[in-house]
Amino acid sequence: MNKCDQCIVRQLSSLKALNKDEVIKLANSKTTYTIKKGEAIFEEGDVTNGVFCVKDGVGKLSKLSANGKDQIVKLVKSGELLGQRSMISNEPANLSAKAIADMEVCFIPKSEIIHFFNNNNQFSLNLMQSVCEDLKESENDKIALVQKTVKQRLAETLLHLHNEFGENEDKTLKVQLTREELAGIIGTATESCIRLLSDFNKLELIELVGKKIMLKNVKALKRMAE
Amino acid sequence: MNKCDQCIVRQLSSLKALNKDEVIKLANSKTTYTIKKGEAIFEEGDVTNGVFCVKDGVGKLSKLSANGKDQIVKLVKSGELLGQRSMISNEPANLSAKAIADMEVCFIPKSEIIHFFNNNNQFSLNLMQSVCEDLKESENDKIALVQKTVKQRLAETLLHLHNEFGENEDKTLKVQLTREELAGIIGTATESCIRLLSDFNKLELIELVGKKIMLKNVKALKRMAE
DNA sequence: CTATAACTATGACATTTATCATGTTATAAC
DNA sequence: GTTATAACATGATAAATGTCATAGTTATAG
Repeated sequence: MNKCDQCIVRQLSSLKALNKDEVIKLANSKTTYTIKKGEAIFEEGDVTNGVFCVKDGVGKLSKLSANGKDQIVKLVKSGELLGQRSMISNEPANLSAKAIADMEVCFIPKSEIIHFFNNNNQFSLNLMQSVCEDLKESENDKIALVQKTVKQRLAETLLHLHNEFGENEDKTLKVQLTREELAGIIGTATESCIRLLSDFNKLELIELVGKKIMLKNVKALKRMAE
Repeated sequence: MNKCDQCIVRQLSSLKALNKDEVIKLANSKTTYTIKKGEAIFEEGDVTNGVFCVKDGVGKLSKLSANGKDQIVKLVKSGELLGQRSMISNEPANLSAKAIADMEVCFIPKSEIIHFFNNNNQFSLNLMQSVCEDLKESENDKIALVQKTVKQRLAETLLHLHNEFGENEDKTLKVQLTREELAGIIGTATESCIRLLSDFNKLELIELVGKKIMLKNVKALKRMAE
C-alpha cells in the first residue's frame, strides 16, 4: 500500500476517482514540500506545470494590486487541489498561493493529470465539477462585493470562516488571519476592518480574544449578513 | 450536410471538437428558439437540463439582489455556450439569462453533452478550458471591483465593450445597453453611472449620441482604467 | 397622434468607506 | 530582558458613492 492511497487529498478531491494503478502512478510521480507560514507555493506569473495537493495547513490565493493591497480570492485547506485552472488553461498562474498556516503539499506534474483526464471519465468529470464550483463561488462573491456593505461582508465572512475551518477549544476561529488578511478577503481597508470588528465586539456579536475572534451571536451575524 | 455543421457556435465553442457523426447527432437533438430583447432564456433557479448555443444576438447573465438591483455577471454573444456550469454541477441555474438584443439560441439536452464529454477527449478539454476561462475572468473582475474606483471600472468596461462587440458605422458602441445595465456591469448605482458618463463626455473621452456611446479618446480611457 | 411609461439627466444631500495621523500592544530578534 | 518591528486600535477628516427628488427626453401602445 502506498502513501497517496490514504491521503486526505485523495479522499476529498477529484483524485478520489483514481483506481489502484493510477494511485500508484500518482505516488511515483509526486513530490512533497513543506511550506512555512508566510512562504509562497507559487507566485502570480509562475509557470507551475502541474497541480498542488494540500495535505495539511491553510493557504490563500491572492493578487497584489498597484497600491500594495493584497486581495484574497480564495482560502484553501487540506484535501483541496491548487493550480488546476492555470494548468488546464495552459497559462502562468493568475494568482499567488501563500501559506497562512504551515502547509504540507504534494506537487503532481501536469503530464499525470492530463493522463488521468484523458483516461478516466469520472476523474475528468470531478475535476470539471470542482472548477465549476469555484466559478459559482467566485460569481457569488462578485455579486456580494457589489450588493453588500462592508459590514455585511464582514459578518458573512466570519460565518463562512467558522463553517469552513471550525473553532478551537476556546471557541475562537481556527483560521488565524491577521486583520489585514481579513480585510483582503472582504475587500476593504485594514482600518475599516478593525473598526468594524470593534463595533461587532461592542455589540457582543463577537468577542476579540487578543488577535483571535470568537463568534458570540451567530444568529445576529446571519441576520446582519443578508 | 446538416445545419449545425456551419453554425457559428460550432466554429467558436467547445463544439468545434465534434466529429461528423457527433455533429449529426447534435443536429438531431437540438431545438431552436428565438428570444426577443428583454425576454429570458432561463431564470435563476430554473433546472435547464442542457446548454444553450447562442447563434445570434447578445445576452446577459445576471442576478437580482434583495434591493432590486440586477448585477450583471457576464455578457454573452454569438458563438458562446450558456448554462454549462449549472449543467455540469447538476444544479439549478445560479443566474438568469436574458436577451439584450434579439437572440437565436439552440438548446442541446444534457444527455448529448455528457455523451460527448465522455467520448471525446478534445471536447471535454475544450469545455473545461472554457469554464476555466470564465473562472479567470470572474476572479479578475472580483479583484477589479475591490481595487478600482467606479470611474476606473466604467472606463475599463467601455473599452471592454468596444473590444468585444465592436462599433457601428457611426462609431458608437454596437452593444446597446441601458445606463441601468451598464451600471449593473460595473456594479454601481444607475445615477452614478449616468453622472460619470456625463463627466467623461465633458472631458471628451466619449461622446453621448442620444443613448448611444462613442469612444473618442481610447488612450485616455486606458490610462484612466489602470 | 397622443398619452403613458421607461429612460436619461442633474442637483442636493446623506452615508459609507478610505486615508492619514497617532498611539498602544504584542511578537520577534538580539 | 530590552529593543525593534509588526500588528492592532481609534480619532479626525476627506473622498467616493448612494439615495432621493425632480425634470426633461425618448420610445411605445393604443
